[in-house]
Amino acid sequence: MDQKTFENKAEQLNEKMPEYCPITYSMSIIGSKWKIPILWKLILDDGQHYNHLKRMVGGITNTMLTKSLRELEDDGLILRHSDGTVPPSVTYHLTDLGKDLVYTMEELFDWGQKLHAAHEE
Amino acid sequence: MDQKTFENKAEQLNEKMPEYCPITYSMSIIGSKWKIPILWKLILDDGQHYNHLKRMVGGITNTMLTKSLRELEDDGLILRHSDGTVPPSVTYHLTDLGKDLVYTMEELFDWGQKLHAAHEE
DNA sequence: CGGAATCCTGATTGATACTG
DNA sequence: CAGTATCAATCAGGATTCCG
Repeated sequence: MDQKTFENKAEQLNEKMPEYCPITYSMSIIGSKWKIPILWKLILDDGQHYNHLKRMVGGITNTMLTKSLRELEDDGLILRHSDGTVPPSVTYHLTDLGKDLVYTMEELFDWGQKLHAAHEE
Repeated sequence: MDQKTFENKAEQLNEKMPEYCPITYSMSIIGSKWKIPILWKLILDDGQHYNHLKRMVGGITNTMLTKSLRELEDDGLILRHSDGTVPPSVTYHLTDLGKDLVYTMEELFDWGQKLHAAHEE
């Protein structure tokens, strides 16, 4: 990226900046330990069941999975669908807002890879 | 975003996925409380002095500013320049890797704004 | 001016056991 | 199957003080 492009982008963002910082706001929503792993698994395979999701994410406890799913639901990134059967069957689905995150993740992916390559040298 | 675009992006990213997750990796670098605020101020005005940066960020303690700056330096996002004078004069500058973050921040910005608007309803 | 050293607290996360 | 309920540990971050 040349210096001009960098400065233009910085200025563009700064002009649009509200009182709250949208960047920090995003981080507060997806920044806790398990949010990205959960959302990523839902991006790859939407509509998963609780226990399947738990196996896919790997290493997460019930406490944290439940807590994270509730927060994601409250923030409007996923929807919880339960049919009322016994034994229960619950699936989790991305909302449009949740799916939009794939753009952000793409940038985080590319930058992370670049950084990782730099750190390997 | 239509469903096709979403699925294509997901598949593209999944195919490129290494053993480590670059998304999670990025988050581990910029996810702690003060990283984004510090980097943002440097994006707006590169080459700031320690105390000026402290005032610009606002609310940060010496402990956390120093710690964050050291980590950003170790991770290759900023450079610390000190002339050897007394009293000391130290400035912090973004590296190219640090400047590249402006793309990621742009996405976090846009998504955060969208989310905030949705939460206001 | 640009920090370092120490101590301390509260929030985040984890472990374990249990349930409709 | 899809969670809840406690309790324990950890750890990031903050407060305070001091220094070359």
